[in-house]
Amino acid sequence: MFIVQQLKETAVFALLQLYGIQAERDSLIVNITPDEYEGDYSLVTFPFVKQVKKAPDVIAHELGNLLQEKLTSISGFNVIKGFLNITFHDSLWIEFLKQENQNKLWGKLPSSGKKVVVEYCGPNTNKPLHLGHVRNMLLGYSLSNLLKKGGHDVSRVNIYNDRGIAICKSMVAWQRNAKGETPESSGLKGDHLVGKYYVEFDKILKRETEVLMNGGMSKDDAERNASVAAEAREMLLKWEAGDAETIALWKKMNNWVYVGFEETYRKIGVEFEKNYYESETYLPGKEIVLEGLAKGAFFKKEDGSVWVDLTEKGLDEKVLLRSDGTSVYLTQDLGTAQLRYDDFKMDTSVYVVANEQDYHFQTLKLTLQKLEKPFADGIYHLSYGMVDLPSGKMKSREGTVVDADDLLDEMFETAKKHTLELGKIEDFSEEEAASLFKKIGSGALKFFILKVDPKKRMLFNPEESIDFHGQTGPFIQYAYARISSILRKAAMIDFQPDEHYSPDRVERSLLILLQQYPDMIREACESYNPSQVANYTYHLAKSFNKFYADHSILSAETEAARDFRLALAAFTANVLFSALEILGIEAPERM
RNA sequence: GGCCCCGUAGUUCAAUGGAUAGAACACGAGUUUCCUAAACUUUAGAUACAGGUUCGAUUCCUGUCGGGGCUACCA
Repeated sequence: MFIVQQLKETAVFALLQLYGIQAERDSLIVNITPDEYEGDYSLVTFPFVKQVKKAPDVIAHELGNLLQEKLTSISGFNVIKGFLNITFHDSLWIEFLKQENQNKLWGKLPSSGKKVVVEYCGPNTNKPLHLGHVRNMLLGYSLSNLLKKGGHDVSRVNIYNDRGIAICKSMVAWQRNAKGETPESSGLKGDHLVGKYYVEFDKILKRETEVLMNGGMSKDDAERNASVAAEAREMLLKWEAGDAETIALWKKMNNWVYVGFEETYRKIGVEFEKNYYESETYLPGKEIVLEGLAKGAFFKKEDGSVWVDLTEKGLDEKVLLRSDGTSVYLTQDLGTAQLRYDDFKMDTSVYVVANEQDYHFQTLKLTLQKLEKPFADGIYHLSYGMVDLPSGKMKSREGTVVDADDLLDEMFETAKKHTLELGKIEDFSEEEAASLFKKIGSGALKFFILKVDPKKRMLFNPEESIDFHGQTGPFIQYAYARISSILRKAAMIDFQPDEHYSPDRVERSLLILLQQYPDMIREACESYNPSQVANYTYHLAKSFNKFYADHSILSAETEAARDFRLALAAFTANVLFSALEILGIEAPERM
């Protein structure tokens, strides 16, 4: 039962009958009536003024009369300027509540038959995950849940940038200075250990550069001629040549990193169905380039390098294979895209990648279209804004990177502190308590990040800890815990909303919000935007808190009121749970 | 230089071209014999600037100013 849809359909009919206007159902503007006005939903009539040649309020009255005649569920309407405010009968709302309050699948859209693959995270293997990856992971994970809720068949995949000069730097520095240090011997997480040597490489390079510069060399020349830099380049060549010793070291260090990453994924609560590795996709990528060259989609320059010409599309010429025949970033992505299509035959590929790569993804899509690949048109780049610090962009060299593991641990600690201060869980076992701290701490972090429109840059201030009050994850979790507490106490009551109950303003707004849930899911899906889910969830929790403060539930004035409110609370809990689940936030029964 | 994105209260975020631009934090004032006060109520506070389109502009267009990104045979 989609009340708004039905209203719009009837309005389309009414417009045709009254004025002969052919309106598209989805072009009609129907909003939830603001609290200051009487009504449930408002239809905006300004857009018809021109065609009808009548005043907006006259149109509103005429429409209102006909709508009420056609739709018996409408109990009345009022008109303010061009706004037709419509009220539905109590019985419609009671019936709605009765039907859906126990429906855990409320909001789940029918199957679309579409296969979607969401690629996210995409880390380099030379250093640990940081705040940027956190935003990426939370977006990728919640978007996947959202698309599932929207009826799509979704798979999550990761792509490891496991080769190239960066990992070689860590390898060289480790060889030089680590004295065989391992995650076991050092007690460091594998990704942190490898990251430590990535930083170490920079230090060595700096020292060597200074020595050369003191000898009279320019900075650029000194950086190029430093022996440690030469070693890294040599290491890369050896890797590409398949040198056994190099490959063994590379595998060893990368494996340390993977073990470390897995731990972080578990901690933050994300998962992947399949991993791709650029070391395995760059060769298929090369083949695709050669195939394109043979088909005439690409061209070769005198020096032997291969290019794609995208100037017709307003872009540039982009290199696909260097003159020495080695591949570049784009080459690998062509290969990865092909492998992924072979694996999943998806209709849509979502790439969750920061907006600094907007240009790259335009290039990737256009290049695949030029090759007439069947999966080219289905590429969607979820381009999200970078996370900035008050000092600006995070820079690993300046040590301003916010580490993902540290951040999560801090969140858990803060949650612990707040929770213990409130003293509501003294009967919890140690495990139960620890699990709750994680739920609340990560809930706060996840909501903080996911409430922001993905497209926009966002600011994170490590000096000010993330809030647990107000517009936050714990606020929503708390609303859920309160409802759970009531429902535990009401376990013996078989509540069913009574037909004759008349919900007041506050109860009505909560019902209207609950009714809106599937529409919100559809819109959020269409715009690939989990922040809409986050903001909706906050409004729902807020709306419930208002209701909770204004009304007694268990000791309501009448049995009818009690049963209605219990059903309303249960329905709210179900939707909060479902929406939080999309965001990857756990809903605690107590907190 | 060229191309792309962004400028909303002190701060962090909202607002498919629609009603008096919403919240939260911080600041001020309140609410606990009663279902969990991580809550509720309440005061004050913002669309960078200048034009244009529109019945109506934070939203669309143009320009100015300010911030960020891309523009590698790096990934």
